[in-house]
Amino acid sequence: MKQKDEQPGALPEPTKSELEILQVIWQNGPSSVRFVNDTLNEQLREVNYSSTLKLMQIMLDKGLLMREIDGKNHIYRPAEQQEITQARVIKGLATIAFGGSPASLALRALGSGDTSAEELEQIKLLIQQIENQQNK
Amino acid sequence: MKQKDEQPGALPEPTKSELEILQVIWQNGPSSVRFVNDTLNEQLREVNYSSTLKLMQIMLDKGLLMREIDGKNHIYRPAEQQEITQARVIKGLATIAFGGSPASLALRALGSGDTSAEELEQIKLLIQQIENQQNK
DNA sequence: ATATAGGTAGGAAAAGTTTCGTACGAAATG
DNA sequence: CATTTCGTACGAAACTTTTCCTACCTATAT
Repeated sequence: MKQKDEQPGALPEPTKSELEILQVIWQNGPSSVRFVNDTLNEQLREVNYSSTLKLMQIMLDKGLLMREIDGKNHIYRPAEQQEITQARVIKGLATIAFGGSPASLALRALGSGDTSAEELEQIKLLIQQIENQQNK
Repeated sequence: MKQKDEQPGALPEPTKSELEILQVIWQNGPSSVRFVNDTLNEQLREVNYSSTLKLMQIMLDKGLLMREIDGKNHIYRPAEQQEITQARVIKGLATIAFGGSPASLALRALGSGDTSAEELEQIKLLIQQIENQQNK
């Protein structure tokens, strides 16, 4: 029987609301709470300022974000590279819903959405790279 | 500002524990609670029988599962095709963490895991199909 | 018939996540 | 210098998700 225990140093998997916040920061670079909140309201859904603030403080606490003081504002940035966090989230989802296989997750993602020609090119390129790695 | 309101007929997005249960049923076909619980304990993590039972009853309630009575056991099956559910989950994740693009999610999924040669072939095939669609 | 094993049902507690009211401080405005 | 504005801090409430206890039913074995 397998157990679920994360290793000590690792950051936790962000919750959904936390991912929304990270997404804004990934897209726009280090940001103030005000900016994150405004962006969420424009792009995703209605959220109260103090909810966003609270969440970002929690994320700071968890180690998902870091911040620096700029005058009276605080500027937050991810503690970890976007790619790393995204990979961890994908791995988690693959584990619980795709038989542990990120590849079959990818397959479904491609099959379900409308994927543009450029995106297809990018993916073909990546596949090339992986194949080169494997044939070494 | 965008709002989050699901359309009336649609099923809700399964929670994490619910996905674990669906995964077992997807992999093994319609199953009893006992079987699902045993499989979870073997393959994923320790769960109490009555927790699994409760969750499956909730899922029945939400419309995620259907069941039929077989003697004293109840046999549960998904109310919806695996592909549909998975696509909905992916769309949700793409929205909150991949700028709304399932393709960039796919890209990350491929880049992060160890993808086998066969899986790459499958994906290349799918890409072919999509490209054919687009060039029509 | 009684005990035991194995199943469902359901309530309630526990844990996790999200929302928001309120206090308070500092800067800008009148 | 008083007032308004805009920021952080933080506790508590609300909501969601997960866990588990207990009751109860039925088939099986002693």
